[in-house]
Amino acid sequence: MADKKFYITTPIFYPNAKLHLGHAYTTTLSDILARYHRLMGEKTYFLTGSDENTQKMVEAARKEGKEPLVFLDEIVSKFSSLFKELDISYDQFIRTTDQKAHWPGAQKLWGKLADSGDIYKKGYEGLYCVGHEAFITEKDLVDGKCPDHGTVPEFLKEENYFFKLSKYTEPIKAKILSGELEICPQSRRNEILALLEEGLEDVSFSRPRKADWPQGLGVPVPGDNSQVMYVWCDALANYITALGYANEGDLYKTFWPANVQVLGKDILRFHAAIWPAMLISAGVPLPKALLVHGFITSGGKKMSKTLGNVIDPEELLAEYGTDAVRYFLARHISPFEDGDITREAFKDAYNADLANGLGNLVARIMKLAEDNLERGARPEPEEFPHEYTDALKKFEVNKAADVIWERIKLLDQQITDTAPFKVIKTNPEEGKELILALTQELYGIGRMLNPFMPTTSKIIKEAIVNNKKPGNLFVRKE
RNA sequence: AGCGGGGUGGAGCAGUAGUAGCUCGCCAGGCUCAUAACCUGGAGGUCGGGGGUGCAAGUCCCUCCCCCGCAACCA
Repeated sequence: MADKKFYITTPIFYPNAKLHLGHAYTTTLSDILARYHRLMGEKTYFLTGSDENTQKMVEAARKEGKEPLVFLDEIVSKFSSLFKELDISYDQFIRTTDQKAHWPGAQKLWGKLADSGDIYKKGYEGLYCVGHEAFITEKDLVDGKCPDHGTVPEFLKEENYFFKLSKYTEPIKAKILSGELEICPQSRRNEILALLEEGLEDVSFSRPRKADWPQGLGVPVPGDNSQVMYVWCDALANYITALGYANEGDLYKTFWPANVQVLGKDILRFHAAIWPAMLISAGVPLPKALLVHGFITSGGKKMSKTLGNVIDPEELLAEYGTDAVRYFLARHISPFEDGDITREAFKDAYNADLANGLGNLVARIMKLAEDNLERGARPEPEEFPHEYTDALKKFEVNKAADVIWERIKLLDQQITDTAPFKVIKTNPEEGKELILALTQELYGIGRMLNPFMPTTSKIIKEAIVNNKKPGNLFVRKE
């Protein structure tokens, strides 16, 4: 058990705008799993990062009249401040412009693919949409413009390197069917199998280096400086380059293959098709599991600026605090399907579950303890309930949280049923025993809360040990 | 056109054949340790429509309607 390892990754995020609630969800979900495995004594490594070699970032920067690399640093520092506010315990933040940490590994991976005969050069001409960073077909155009971006595409003639993805349709299918590559939930697994049934097409793997790109942006294709890697070999590679794939050092040897790679449903295809194909081609083991979550909607609709239903994570954090936001994301959003959030629903959950539920329970038990016990309890560590650990093993963080809140309800009932506040007046010894038992149960809740609400967990456990009622944990909101 | 997800008491959800559950809200009672909290009880659903299979169907089959998403280089 002690030498078990756990490697978990989030996707790397696009730095062309600040992060939204969806990113906060991916990251919080991953963090809960990472903290859980640390709690279980496993050697854990948690990677997140940013996907920086993108045209969109360059455009976003120029729109604001900023130097791309300066703009990039600003945005990425906002990423880390959001992660800090969410109490994300990542071990490493990989940036794909990092020429020491990322580039050598990406280039090594490219080399392996080339060695396997899976990289070839092909001319391509067509209409290129800058917004898509891709070629689009004439029939997609509306009034000669890209319907998504409203811009006129340019006619481009390029030579690119391609990756023989088509070759890997069957091998990937076999890995998924054998369970070597697990895809959670089942519905996503089915989806990707259906896609594989249709067969995969080769994908373009490079772009000619743009004259206006700043130095330091874009990983050069080995042996051809006129080309930079396109997103696949660049971005997806981060999961291994961050561990030092370039020289296959200790970190890499210890942690790869990943135990779980967390991602949103929009990038399933890339992670379940292109990424495994690259790894097979390079002779690198596949991640054990992909955890594919849904989107967060608001009022049943995809959040969008035009609908005006966007809820910013910063806004919730400012009003309710870190652990409350983590709580909502963990318990009220499913790790497998789309989840919904509204300000109203958040407030209701906050009041019911945190203020009236957890917060009030801590207050009533700790008041009894502080007033009647001579000293704090010294609870012995005990096993976690199976329903809790089983749920977390299956990535069902919401179910695991349910287990905690079932206990909270039970404890509230227990206080009413055993009435220690009454017993203490007539039979002090028995009253104290009842109260001590309550603090021990509460301590168990504190321990289970650790992955979900790290600060709250700590406050509760310390309160019990020190026999001191803490201030209100969650103030009721009207 | 296709693919995927979904339509269950006021709201949000669980429930893949055998007396319809949970949370929030609402009503009544209890308690007084607690953050006007907590506990108990109650009202409220012909489980989107129609047809079928079964002794028995939210639960299986067919069909129709409605909502949401995806549709390969877009977190």
